[in-house]
Amino acid sequence: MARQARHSREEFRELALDTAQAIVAEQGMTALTARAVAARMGYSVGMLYTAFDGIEEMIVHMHARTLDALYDALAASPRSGKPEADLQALLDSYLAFVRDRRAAWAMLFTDRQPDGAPIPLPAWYLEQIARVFGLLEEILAPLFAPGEAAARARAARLLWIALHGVWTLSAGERLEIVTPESAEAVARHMVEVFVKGLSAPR
Amino acid sequence: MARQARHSREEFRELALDTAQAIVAEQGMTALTARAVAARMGYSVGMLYTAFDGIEEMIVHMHARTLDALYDALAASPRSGKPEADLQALLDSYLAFVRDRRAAWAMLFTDRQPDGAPIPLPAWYLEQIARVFGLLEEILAPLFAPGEAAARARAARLLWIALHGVWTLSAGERLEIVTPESAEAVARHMVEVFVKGLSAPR
DNA sequence: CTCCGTCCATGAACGCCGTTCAATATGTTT
DNA sequence: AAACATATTGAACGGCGTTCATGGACGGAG
Repeated sequence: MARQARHSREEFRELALDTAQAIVAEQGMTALTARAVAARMGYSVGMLYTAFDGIEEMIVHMHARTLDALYDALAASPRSGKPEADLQALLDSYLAFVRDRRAAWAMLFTDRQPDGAPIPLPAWYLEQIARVFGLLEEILAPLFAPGEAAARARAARLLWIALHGVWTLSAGERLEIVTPESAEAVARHMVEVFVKGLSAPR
Repeated sequence: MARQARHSREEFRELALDTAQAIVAEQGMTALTARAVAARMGYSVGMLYTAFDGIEEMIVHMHARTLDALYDALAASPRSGKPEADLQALLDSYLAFVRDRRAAWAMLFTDRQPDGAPIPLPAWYLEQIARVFGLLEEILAPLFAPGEAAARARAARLLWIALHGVWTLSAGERLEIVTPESAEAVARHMVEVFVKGLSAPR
């Protein structure tokens, strides 16, 4: 009844995401343009718009892949039950992940359109993020009484935000403005102070 | 010997910065374009390139203005000598500042060109940042013995980095992904945990 | 008062970008 | 073979930062 597609819609999307990731890994995120992706895929630019609502939507799906890989890397981190040790191990996993996929990871936190009408993030995306926090919460659990789930969740998020400060400065090559220490050292120090702060009597 | 300029080079730069700030305050940072600034100034776009090396250089000078105003706001914050109280007061000043100049402040942490050849920040700009750290160090001083200047400096930077995590997420409108709390609440919580962590016995 | 040299100022042009959509190519069905 | 349906194209649009040949207005010389 009609012409046959070279790739199904789903195949096309996956191919586009593969291609986009390759471009980002090789040439950085500023090289990621609709035309570049299309050309490398061997399609015309117009096709991208039949598979995605726009470049922003495509990027959200790239983020999804990054978050999936991040979750897997973090979940594989060893556990001893001691918060301080487990946090440091988690940190090592995180740092290794960031080192390997620096550009993709940096994209997660780099807005292309910081203004205007911000695309509402899909529920499944928020779910992925929550899952990563879950790991942190588990590790922090021994520091809290069973009834303190809310405080635990709050602490996990707070620590994550603090570490996010390290990551962003490091990614933007601005950390050296603030401190001569390495991102790793700062992150470890951050966890130390945090665990002490959370363990302190109230 | 030659035609008279409507504005001196320095006047022109100041006028451009005023205009750029007005645009950002009224329409957000995505509305800040060379053409928009030139049109609103009553000049053509080409003139901007006689006064600035490019839009990025102009933005660094906008940052400088923001940092100056920030320093003034923070320096005026009241002091009691008690670190926790003074930090919270400093935070309140910071938060008030951010509320008033949200768009300009968000620009500080929003890279336009996160890749490519990152413009080396001028020394005077780094100096402005260091000055803000100085304020934090002063406030943290009571938590440290006189001989612990290095630890104090390290702690000040660590706290600043942690708060930077809050700022950047908030600026990118991503904080709500992490937590339902306001940036203000998170920042306060951050300071609390930090002061406890720094005060804890070693 | 005229003319000229100087320099301010312009804005079209370039090569990008994201996005759209009429036109076309190519396969399937009749 | 003809008709059809749709996958795919790529020129076009408006906007971006940036450049630079051109024009025009002023100060001074004759």
